[in-house]
Amino acid sequence: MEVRVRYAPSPTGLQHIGGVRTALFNYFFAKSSGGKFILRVEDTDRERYSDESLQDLYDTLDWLGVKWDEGPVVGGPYGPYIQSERTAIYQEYAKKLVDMGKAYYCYCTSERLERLREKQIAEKSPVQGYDGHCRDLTDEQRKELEAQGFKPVIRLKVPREGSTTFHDVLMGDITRENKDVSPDPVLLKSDGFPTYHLANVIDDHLMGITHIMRAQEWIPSGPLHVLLYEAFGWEVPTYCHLPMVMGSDGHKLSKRHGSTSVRDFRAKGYLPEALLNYVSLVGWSYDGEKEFFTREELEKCFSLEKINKAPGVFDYQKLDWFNAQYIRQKSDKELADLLLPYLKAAGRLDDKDYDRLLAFVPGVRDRLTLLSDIVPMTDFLEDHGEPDAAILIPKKMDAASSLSSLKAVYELVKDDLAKGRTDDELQNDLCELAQGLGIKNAGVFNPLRAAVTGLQVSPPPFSCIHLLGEEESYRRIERAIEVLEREVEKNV
RNA sequence: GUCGCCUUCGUCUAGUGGUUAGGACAACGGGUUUUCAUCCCGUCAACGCGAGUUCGAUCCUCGCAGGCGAUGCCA
Repeated sequence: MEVRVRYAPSPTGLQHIGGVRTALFNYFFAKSSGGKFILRVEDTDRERYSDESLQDLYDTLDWLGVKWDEGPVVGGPYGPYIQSERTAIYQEYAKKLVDMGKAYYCYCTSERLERLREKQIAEKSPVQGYDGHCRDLTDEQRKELEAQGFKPVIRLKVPREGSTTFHDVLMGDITRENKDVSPDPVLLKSDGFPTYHLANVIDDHLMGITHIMRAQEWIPSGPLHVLLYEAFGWEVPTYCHLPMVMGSDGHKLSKRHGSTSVRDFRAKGYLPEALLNYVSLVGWSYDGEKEFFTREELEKCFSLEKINKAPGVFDYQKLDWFNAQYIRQKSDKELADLLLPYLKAAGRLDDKDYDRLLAFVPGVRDRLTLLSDIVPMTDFLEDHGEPDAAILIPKKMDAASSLSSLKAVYELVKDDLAKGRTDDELQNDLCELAQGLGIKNAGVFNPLRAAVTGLQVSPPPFSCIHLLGEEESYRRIERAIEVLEREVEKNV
């Protein structure tokens, strides 16, 4: 039988790490077993729904390179794939359940429910939840309530005896006494929309879903869903509850732990391949040794058996490490393309500066963790005026020796660049110069760095010259030479 | 409260009835180096606790503790 799995998010907020992990595991499982990955939008909560969230869902999956075989936009044989377009289906099935005596209309107001809840908490009642007030209403009572204008919901009649068991690929059999299953949960809300439980079960059945992979927070509603499948007389799919993703304090990952939305990560300059790689490794492993995986590899080697049962803490530092690793794998051009938008946004560069950026990239590649790190690394582009003599003079050198070093360096750099020498050749020449002058390499490189950038910490000086342009660089070097000359005179 | 799930270095994890319990991130130390990084080398560091089964348990069983989750006209 063909594997059919789905990712069924609710567009009530930005896509976050936990959701993406679930999406990825579903997607990889589908691909690795030659099945189908279905996207379904569970927008039944009209209060919290937003168009922005829906767009964010599409953007996120696109960015990660995850393509759905069936779902919104692409369509498919079991559409529509957006639940708000399927309300008639849910209403029909809910009605069917009522007709079969497996569900009933409930007219309780939310005020009564609220009071009930407060009372149960105050009395520390062992049973919590709906008390079945409307479970056995007669037709007359119902008619009267309707006449009074009460809008009913439909509740599932959960058996009060017996127990329900479902099988989970990871967890094994999970059994729950029916009396402990959520008491008579609402299936159809008074606004005519289904609740998650109803819509989810109906759609998974109608769409031929074979495996339900979702976070472990859903385990408690497993028996409820099974009860629903049984009420309809449908086959129960295979369950696989995924370990949760936690923050460093052991609680469910949330904003207070740092960024959680993919949009944030993306804006900061995380690469999709890094995020995808790292996220795939929380709750899953291949052999404990290999840890670099492309999306294509995961599409082949992902397997349910290697999913971990225990919840995992999301490690921001390790994500950073992965990101740095992936940045280093980029070619000059790829990286320049990725970096340019950040520089443009910061007002540092323009499209016309692309070639200079390209020449700058090799000098910063190993220094980047996030793409956005490029901005502080180009601080030197802004001219901060005449540099202090102090930063032009390396340790264990004085103004005079720094001056002669910088002068010699200047001549050499100008000469080499005019001849079109590479950075490597330039570097060799400068090292030889240092030897000739009888000083350490720092004695030639640091005055140059300080002269060009006005800073003591910067990317390699040649890279900076490339980005700054020779004309501006030489202007700054000449200015620095003047500063040192004055300093020497002062000391005489 | 009730019900359920989980438990190997700080973190992600591998692993087995007999192993020096392996890898990665982090941390720490050293080396290379023109700053900052990178890179290289090394160090530290784990089987939650208590019984039982067994010649032998990290691994099997039971109990306990701790953690997390659910208990909504949210998903």
